[in-house]
Amino acid sequence: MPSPATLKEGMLDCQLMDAESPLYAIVRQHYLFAGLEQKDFDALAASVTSKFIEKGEVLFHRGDPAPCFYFLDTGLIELNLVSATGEKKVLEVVGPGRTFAEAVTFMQERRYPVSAEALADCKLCQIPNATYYELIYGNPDACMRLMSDVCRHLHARVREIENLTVQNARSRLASYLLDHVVETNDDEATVRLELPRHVIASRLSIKPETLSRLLRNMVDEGLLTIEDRVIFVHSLARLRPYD
Amino acid sequence: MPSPATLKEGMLDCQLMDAESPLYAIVRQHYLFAGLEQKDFDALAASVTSKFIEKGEVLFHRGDPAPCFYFLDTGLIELNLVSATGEKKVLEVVGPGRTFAEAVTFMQERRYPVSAEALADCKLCQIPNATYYELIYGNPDACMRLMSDVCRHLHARVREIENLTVQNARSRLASYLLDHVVETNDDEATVRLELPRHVIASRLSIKPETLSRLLRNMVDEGLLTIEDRVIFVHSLARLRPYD
DNA sequence: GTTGCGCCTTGACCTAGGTCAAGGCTGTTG
DNA sequence: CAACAGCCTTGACCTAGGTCAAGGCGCAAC
Repeated sequence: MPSPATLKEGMLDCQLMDAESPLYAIVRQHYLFAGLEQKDFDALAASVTSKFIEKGEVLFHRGDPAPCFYFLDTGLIELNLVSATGEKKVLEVVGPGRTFAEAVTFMQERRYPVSAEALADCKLCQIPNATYYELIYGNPDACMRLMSDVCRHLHARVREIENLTVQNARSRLASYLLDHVVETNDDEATVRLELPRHVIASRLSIKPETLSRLLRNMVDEGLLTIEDRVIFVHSLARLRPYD
Repeated sequence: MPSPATLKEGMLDCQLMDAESPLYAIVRQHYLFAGLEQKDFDALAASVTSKFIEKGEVLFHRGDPAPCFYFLDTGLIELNLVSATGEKKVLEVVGPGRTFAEAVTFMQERRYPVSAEALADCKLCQIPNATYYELIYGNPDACMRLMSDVCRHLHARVREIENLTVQNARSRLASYLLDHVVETNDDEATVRLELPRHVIASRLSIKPETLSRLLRNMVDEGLLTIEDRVIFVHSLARLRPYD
């Protein structure tokens, strides 16, 4: 059993992923691994290590050498960009059951192109790039899955650029709300904000003050009602035009 | 010989790419095809068609079904996004010898995520996605090349998002100038603008008026001298901090 | 309890960059 | 050559969204 001190510093890199572990089954099902032969997956599992980090810790900085990519078991990871002047832009927030930084495996220089920070205490699996590369090399199905995964990311980035350039802040917020609907009922809907407001603001490339004001405008217009982190949309039809 | 009318409407889709054609050798060398076996490449070449389009014509619109991707032999292609309100954003300008839209091959829905418009008369090769997919499926080297190609694109998009969010217009212009230096001499450099100003403006996500003003500011500050499409940078050191 | 700290909101003000309108220059068409 | 169309520049003005500063609220530590 690791000491709490070790845990606290996020240095715990213990080997995990034997076939007994519940994690084994979870990772096995992930689409990036589902295409692997059993023996290949077992070879990979043998070199996977787990890692715990606490809320607020940085998992890696952009530009760091990238020996592995990650599977997030529990917690929340923010992928962000930080400018020279300290300006931060949240690119994406990754939740449990998802992988991230897998594209790094194929970059000329194996360095992380973004930084990753824990928004909550996290349990992760570290998957060595080199091992993964070896295994999918020669496995066409796995290759094609990965390819479509990376292309999906690419497409998401193109859409992000579109949002940033041809939409304004209000439209971006409307899109965000529509993307986070948890329940619809005819023209009404409930949205649950799973992230602190300032993270959402950065995700939308606006300042927290602006987010606050935009939400208030929408409330004033009768479009929304807000109760802490839950937002009731009174008319999807009126919100959608901005999307 | 096709009639001029046929050419004008960009409908000429003749089969090309026999081993005699000079194009054959050019395409063969492209890194996306260099990894293919000779017989595979020949199979691909047999299904490649060529296409001519005139300046101003749209090759495809975003959302169109995407049966093929392209190799640009001569001319210039602009990849752009257009909003519902007609706002246009130039994502990238592709020159001769490059492919584009290859990532579409692996997208769930095979549709173009951007539009493509000719900035000059163009000669293109159309490469059928399905055929290409078949050939690289089972060719690990080709797969890995393509993978790194797509990852490079992904990285470029991330950098674009960074420019748009953490840099201002002046910095983006400075970066653009530094990226287009054709000749350096110590701390001085010559930049050649290969594109019309309004295209550059859109590429930088600013209005032509703003581009004009920013350039004038830089001239007023003694940073640059402008002679039509050629720009002399008097101090790279003073320009670089913005990058 | 109270002190302090994150986080969010609000108001007052500012500014980068957009909009609108008016030329100017160049190249093409008849 | 005149007329026109694109493209670029310039000036005057406007506005979306940022900045700064002042609280308010909830909650953990003492």
